[in-house]
Amino acid sequence: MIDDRRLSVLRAIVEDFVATSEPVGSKALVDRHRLGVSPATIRNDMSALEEDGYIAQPHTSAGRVPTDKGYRMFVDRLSGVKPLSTAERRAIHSFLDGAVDLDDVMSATVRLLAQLTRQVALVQYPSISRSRVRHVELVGLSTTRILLVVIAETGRVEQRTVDLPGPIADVTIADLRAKLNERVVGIPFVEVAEQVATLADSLAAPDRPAARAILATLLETVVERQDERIVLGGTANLTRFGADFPHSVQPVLEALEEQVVLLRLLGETQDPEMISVRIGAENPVDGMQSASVISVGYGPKDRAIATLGILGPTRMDYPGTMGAVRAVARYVGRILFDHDA
Amino acid sequence: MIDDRRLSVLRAIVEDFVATSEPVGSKALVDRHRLGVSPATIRNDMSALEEDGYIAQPHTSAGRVPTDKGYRMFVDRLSGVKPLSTAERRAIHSFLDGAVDLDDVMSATVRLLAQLTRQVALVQYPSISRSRVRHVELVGLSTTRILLVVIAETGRVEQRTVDLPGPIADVTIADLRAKLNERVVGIPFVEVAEQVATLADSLAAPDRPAARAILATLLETVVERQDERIVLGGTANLTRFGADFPHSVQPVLEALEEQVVLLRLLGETQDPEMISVRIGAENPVDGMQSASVISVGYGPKDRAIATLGILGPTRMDYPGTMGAVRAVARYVGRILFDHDA
DNA sequence: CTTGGCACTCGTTGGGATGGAGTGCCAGAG
DNA sequence: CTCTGGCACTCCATCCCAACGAGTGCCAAG
Repeated sequence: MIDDRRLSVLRAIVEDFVATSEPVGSKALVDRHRLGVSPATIRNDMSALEEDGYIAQPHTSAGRVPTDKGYRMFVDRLSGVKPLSTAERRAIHSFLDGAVDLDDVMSATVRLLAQLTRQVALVQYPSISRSRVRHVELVGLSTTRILLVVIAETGRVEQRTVDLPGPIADVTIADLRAKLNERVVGIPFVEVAEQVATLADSLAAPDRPAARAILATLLETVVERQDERIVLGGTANLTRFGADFPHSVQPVLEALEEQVVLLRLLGETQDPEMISVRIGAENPVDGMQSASVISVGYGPKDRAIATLGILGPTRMDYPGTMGAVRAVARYVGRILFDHDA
Repeated sequence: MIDDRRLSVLRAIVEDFVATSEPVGSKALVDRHRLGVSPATIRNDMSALEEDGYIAQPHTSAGRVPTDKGYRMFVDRLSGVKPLSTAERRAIHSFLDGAVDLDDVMSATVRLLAQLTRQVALVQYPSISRSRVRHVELVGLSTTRILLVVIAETGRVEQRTVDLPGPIADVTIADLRAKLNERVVGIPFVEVAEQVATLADSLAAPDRPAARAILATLLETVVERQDERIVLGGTANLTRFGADFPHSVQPVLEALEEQVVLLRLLGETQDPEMISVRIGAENPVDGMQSASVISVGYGPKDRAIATLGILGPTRMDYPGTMGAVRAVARYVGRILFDHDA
């Protein structure tokens, strides 16, 4: 049905259009690529490709432009993932090696991704619910208020104040802290609930309501709460592609300000070996018809506990960008876990 | 030298230009404002205002546009600070009252400011060095590694891992933690150094090197380190003003990605009663010649421990925006301190 | 000091005309 | 059956030019 040369033509069209941002015509194609046939032949192929929905022309008597379907075919069957240059590898190291804590790593990563891909970078903080407990701390602020600090193996810290139903003694706090840590340190957060279910009962009866309040807040912090946090960088890069967004970049920028949208764009956290590419209308967000998102999970070894990626116009350098995203994800995973654990 | 009517004319020019974004001519002025004189008279005044550098014309035979100096005069002498509408006050409450921790407050504030002013919002985290210690926590990760967690009265948490020169016992950690908190809780961070200077000596000799390493990291975290953190929001608003930035908004957006630039833009933290307005070239940052920054300090009572503000085109609604910035700063100060302390 | 009149400047807008890139189709060659 | 060169056609982009109009500066008179 769709033969080899046609696929080559499609690849050439995508490459040229990505490079020049102008609709590509049959003559320009044979000039820039050694296709070994005449423009007229190419025209027939283009006609067929258009018939099948891989390319389109903005108007009669203009060159062709890839459609979402065309890009999809390109990333699925026509291009690999381009490995990074040594300069780019060096950049990754120099950006990330100086980071002293999780916030540092996250913000360095987002800057790095933005600079490497020249697109908008999205980096999700390591999800708490997918990682393990490093430590839980209770700090008495007053007799009826406690500050609860939860530290994950990734170095992520969440804290919340708890208003107690009644006063609590310092020794009780210390006792609770000790028992709590004994049970939960090193276990995945998802198992915290079952581990602490009976904890309050092990205390003296008068202290149980306070303990229950604290434990309830702990579970809230870990599970129910947004837990998800995404940092964004390189939005300035979007403006370079103004022409690629028919309705201007403003609605896109606006959408990117909403955490919910960012979460939807990054999608479900998946296998670090799989690079997810969402092209144009494949994105589950309105107003992103001219944008593509490339994302990949990261974490210790091959377990993914969060996602990072980039967003750019559908007209982007997929092979190169995919390579950069994957390389950064791998390195961040190593920095956060292997190195530090 | 510069009489009353001329000032009225300047005010009218600024108001009209801000509203319409088009150079304003003498006829349009007398139509829209009841100045009681003829266009010809206005022309003479405009001529004088131009002579003095308050306004300029983009080209011969166009209307006048305020210069930086004109805006400066406008905010200094011609306009007050517009109080908020009740709807806006309600918005402040509904945005901020749900926040459960410092991160929540900061991100809600930045969204609120962006929405209220329809400009780019900048919010600096409460500076550690300007606030007080709530608690210091030490968590043993291994025999030679410790996680140091510093909690400020504002709820801000910083954490750092410390590599020790040699192994340390849990009881020593507990001892150090107790002594440390006894000395520093409740005091301003700037005084921490002197308070802990002799602390290591109070321990058994073998533990002193480890204690010194921990204390050194503590001081680093509190003082030397960036300490400063700024969140940014509403960048999409910049694109609405594309026409106000002669060289497009891209360099501006790029500049806003650098923390250092944001710090310079917000400037020294100042008295919460003073609203700082930096117009065009007054900004100490290259590429911001067409932008103005309105900022104000916030904190407990009238002590400022951080700054927040907005950035927009010089052609902005100064009175309204100043009102919004001040109102938000006051409310954030109250949320973080009065309410919670 | 203010005002109406007036000539002048100059950017903006709209209408054609032109050029060129690109296409589709077709007939002929391999 | 596929490829190729030729050819007519379409339509966007560009340029040019004229008309328009908003706005100015200047001046003489009130």
